[in-house]
Amino acid sequence: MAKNKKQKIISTATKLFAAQGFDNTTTLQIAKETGVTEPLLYYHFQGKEEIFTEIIKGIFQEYSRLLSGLPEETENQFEKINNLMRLHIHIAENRPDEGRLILANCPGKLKNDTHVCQQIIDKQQEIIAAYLKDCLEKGNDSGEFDAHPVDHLVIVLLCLINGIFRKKLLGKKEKASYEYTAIDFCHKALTKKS
Amino acid sequence: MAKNKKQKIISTATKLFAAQGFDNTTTLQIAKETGVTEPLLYYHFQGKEEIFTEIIKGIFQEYSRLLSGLPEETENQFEKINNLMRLHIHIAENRPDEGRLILANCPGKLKNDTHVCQQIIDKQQEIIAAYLKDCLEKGNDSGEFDAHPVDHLVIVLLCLINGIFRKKLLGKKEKASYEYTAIDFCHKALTKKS
Amino acid sequence: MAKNKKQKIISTATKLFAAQGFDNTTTLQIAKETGVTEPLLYYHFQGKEEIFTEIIKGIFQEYSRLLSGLPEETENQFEKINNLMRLHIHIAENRPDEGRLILANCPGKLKNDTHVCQQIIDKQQEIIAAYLKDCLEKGNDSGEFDAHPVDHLVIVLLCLINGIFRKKLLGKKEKASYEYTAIDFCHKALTKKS
Amino acid sequence: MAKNKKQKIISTATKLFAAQGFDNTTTLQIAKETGVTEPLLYYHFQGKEEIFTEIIKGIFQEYSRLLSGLPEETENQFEKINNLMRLHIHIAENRPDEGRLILANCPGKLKNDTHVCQQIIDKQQEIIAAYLKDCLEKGNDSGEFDAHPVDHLVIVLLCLINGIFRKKLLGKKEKASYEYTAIDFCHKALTKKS
DNA sequence: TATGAATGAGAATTCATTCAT
DNA sequence: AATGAATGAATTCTCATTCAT
Repeated sequence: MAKNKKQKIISTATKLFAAQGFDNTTTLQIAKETGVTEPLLYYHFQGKEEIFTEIIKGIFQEYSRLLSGLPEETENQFEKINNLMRLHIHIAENRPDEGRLILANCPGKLKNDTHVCQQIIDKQQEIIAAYLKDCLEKGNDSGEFDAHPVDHLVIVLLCLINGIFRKKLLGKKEKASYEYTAIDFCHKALTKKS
Repeated sequence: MAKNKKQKIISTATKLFAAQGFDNTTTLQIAKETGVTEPLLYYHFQGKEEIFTEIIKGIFQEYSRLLSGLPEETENQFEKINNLMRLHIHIAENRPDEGRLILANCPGKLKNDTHVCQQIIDKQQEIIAAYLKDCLEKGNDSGEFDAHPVDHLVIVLLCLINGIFRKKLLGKKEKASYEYTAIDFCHKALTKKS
Repeated sequence: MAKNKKQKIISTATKLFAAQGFDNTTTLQIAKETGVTEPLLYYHFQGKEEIFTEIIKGIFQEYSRLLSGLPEETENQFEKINNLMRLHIHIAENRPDEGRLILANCPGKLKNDTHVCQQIIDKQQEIIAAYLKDCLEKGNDSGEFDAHPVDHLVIVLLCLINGIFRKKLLGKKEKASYEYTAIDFCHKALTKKS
Repeated sequence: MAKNKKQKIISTATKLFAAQGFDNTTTLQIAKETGVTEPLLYYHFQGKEEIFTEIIKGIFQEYSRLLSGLPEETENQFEKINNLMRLHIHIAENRPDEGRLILANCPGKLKNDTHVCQQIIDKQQEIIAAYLKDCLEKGNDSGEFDAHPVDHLVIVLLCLINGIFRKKLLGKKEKASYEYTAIDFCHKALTKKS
């Protein structure tokens, strides 16, 4: 019953932080909506900030797990980029609360670079960047791509992935499936004109 | 001197909202940093929220002005898309405070769709979407592009532009000029393989 | 009316801190008893601790004033010691709140030596010690005293003065005038047996 | 092991109350530092206050034991006063925690006279007063002292003893041995000039 | 004996806002 | 146009204490 309540608190807080933002969510609200009293929050966590931090950590742990689950061997390099984009689309569709929580709160916490939030996001972006860089370099070498300025392209792809992720989470419900157009878009941009 | 002070307040508040977020900026801080007292804020504005609203309105007014200043007649359609992207790059570089203010606060205000912030952003996105749609359709018709699913592509381009805008404003100082790679990227993806 | 309220707060807080101790006095109590609201305390002071600090500073400012008002020229050295003792008796009788505030709170604040309270008390004790040392040395030289171990005697006198000060402030209402016996006691102990 | 733990709690609490004061010591801190959990405190004691009370009782029980161990028969009356003063010096040196606990907390608890703390201290002071009164009267009768106003002198000596006790426990580490100067000081003040 | 989990009652502090001038 | 003083309503957090086991 202990882990139970702690987990419930995390889950309630995630929903609230995602919907209202960290600053607009009160500890009282979290407690009430979880069905516990405020002091219990402080029994399980050091404070409001720690609840947030634990959520963030949990989210990125899961995210890392998914990333490392992507197939290492693929027919070609674009397949890997495809996989990465689909993974993000999948996350946006299946974990909207977690996604929104990040989008809604992390830029607001950007004032201090040392905030866990920023640190974790930075690390994550680096991992994806490395993943993309590897694809692009191999694809260039093999002649699959004619994508020369690798470092720049990595950032461009990152921007596109982030942009789509935001759109799916924050945008009006768009006529879906534009995401797959985005993948085609990349494919066309990257692969050699034959 | 009246307009003077009101303008000073707006300018200070913009900087603070951009750097710390709306919720983490106090009226006292705005007043002190402007060099006035709190009641004066209430003389010029109805309240904190109104200061924010006026800033947003100002930003989008200027933004609209810039948008409508884009050349209507260009050699080809991609030129127009190119112009749109460059405009956003330009804004990110020259109006960082305004840009950050939007990015840092608006998604957090997404709880109620009726918020001015959300409304204005939505309208703006629609305008750009229309702009892009027009380009793509004309480009498709003329054979410049072989980009068929216009509606989807509009969103993809929007996502990319937003993604780059964010990156420039919130990301670490990247080795610049990836933005131009992004433009090439689009060019390759949109125009016919010849 | 501003200084007015601030002064009232100080005076109420002094009474309460003296009677109940710092920790057992709430800001709400101070506010209510002063006839203002809690936030006003925070308008005039940085916090509860600062109220305390200002009180302490005020007390010792006044105390210093009294000390420096003691006559420099006296018939003999014991007269000066007499004056010092009488001054403390006088303070205990006329400024009971201030006295009790110090006695009741300062040792409790002794955990950190850097607390204003401790610093100020230390400085004050040094001043009196210097005063006494001067008396004793001069009295020894002139043959008025046969009080040889000056440094030790200074401490002994300090202890006695402090002890009497405490007794008067914290003790049951004793049959008064034992204080003057204390002065005689010192006189006998210090001056030469003739 | 039961008595064991209870004793450990008392000993930890004594140290904490002495160093930080009653109000600034939390039950959680006592529990943690003892190596037990909070509910165990409530198994052994009725509450935080009772822990304090038991400590106080223990201290004064020991103190009474020491007092009653003082030799009844001495060569002269000053010897007894000497013994009393040395006893306090000894306690201050060997039981600093207990001493500090009293000094740091009891005056703060002075708000209600009915507090155990105050009661016990009062009783104790009476016992010493009686002890001193007996000495002084006998010494006066025998011609050892020419100290006439016995009741007043009792208080004066009490003040001095208390003052020295405080100094030793709360003061900066002074060049020791001023305490023995204090004893001489009393001797000179009390005994007849010959 | 002993504990993990939970809470009621309050504490200090903050903040947008207003009033009197 | 401008301010010093003041406040209502919250907000985060603490702490002694208890319950169920």
